[in-house]
Amino acid sequence: MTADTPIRDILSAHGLRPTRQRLLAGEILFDGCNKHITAEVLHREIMARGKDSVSLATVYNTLATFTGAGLLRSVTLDSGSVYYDTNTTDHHHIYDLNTRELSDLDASDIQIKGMPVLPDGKTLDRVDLIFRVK
Amino acid sequence: MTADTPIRDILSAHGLRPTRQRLLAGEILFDGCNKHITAEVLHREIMARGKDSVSLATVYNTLATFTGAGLLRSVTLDSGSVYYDTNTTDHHHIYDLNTRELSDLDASDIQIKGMPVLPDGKTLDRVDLIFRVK
DNA sequence: GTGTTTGCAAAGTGTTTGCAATTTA
DNA sequence: TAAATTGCAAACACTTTGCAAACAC
Repeated sequence: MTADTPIRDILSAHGLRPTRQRLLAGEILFDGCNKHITAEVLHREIMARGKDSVSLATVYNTLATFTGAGLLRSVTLDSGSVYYDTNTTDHHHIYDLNTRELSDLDASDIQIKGMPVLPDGKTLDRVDLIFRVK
Repeated sequence: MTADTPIRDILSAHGLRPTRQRLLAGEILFDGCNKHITAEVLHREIMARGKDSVSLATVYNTLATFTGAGLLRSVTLDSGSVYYDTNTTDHHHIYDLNTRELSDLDASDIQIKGMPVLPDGKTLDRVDLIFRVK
């Protein structure tokens, strides 16, 4: 899945039907640039294109669907709203408390030494490392 | 400030007036055991004591005040609700996605190697490291 | 056709706020 | 008695949901 893979193909590769709404969202999300976006902002960007309208509820549902399919990764910060990260590879984040901007940090730059002993029968889902700056 | 420091003294040491509501909240929060508690749960525990009632809004305000004073540290997870951690020393967390239970991880057990280059003029507020298990 | 997805509006969840009454120093 | 704090209810921000209509296969 490279930067110029048609959205249609990305969707079908993940078993998702290429609805008008998902194609519009996909065009913005998977344009080759990593982004951290909230439902509100994605909705605004879709509307700003002026092509067609997509309801906010559908944007929420679409983001959840994409995340479930492994196309996005969600990051929750203090602010209350969820950010969706188009970079699903192993990496960390820097969060600016003042601007509320979230940026990627390559996983190879930072190493976590020592894994905790997980509770019995539990498996690691993922590790979140966030550097909060202000 | 040891485990059996009167709550009254903890409050005054941080410039906080010892109101009935803060004393009640403090008795539960600062009993010597580290805890991760939400506003709802703290409110329920205060009410369960049957001594006196404290409004939920005041519990929210009190938790925010305590956090501002450095008595608590807040941790936000996917669930949407904020956890308040009575352990304000440097440490990390394990979060169980199934039970929604948050536990401490001693900072000495895990080391983060390599600090990111912070954006110009920005200072590090804190580092959050959460191991998500399920 | 059949099951999936959408849009709307309504409900839900967790949190904050305005303001009068109360309490603390 | 002046300033801080509380409680209530209402407002708030973000998200999910129920259900009929529209759509994809």
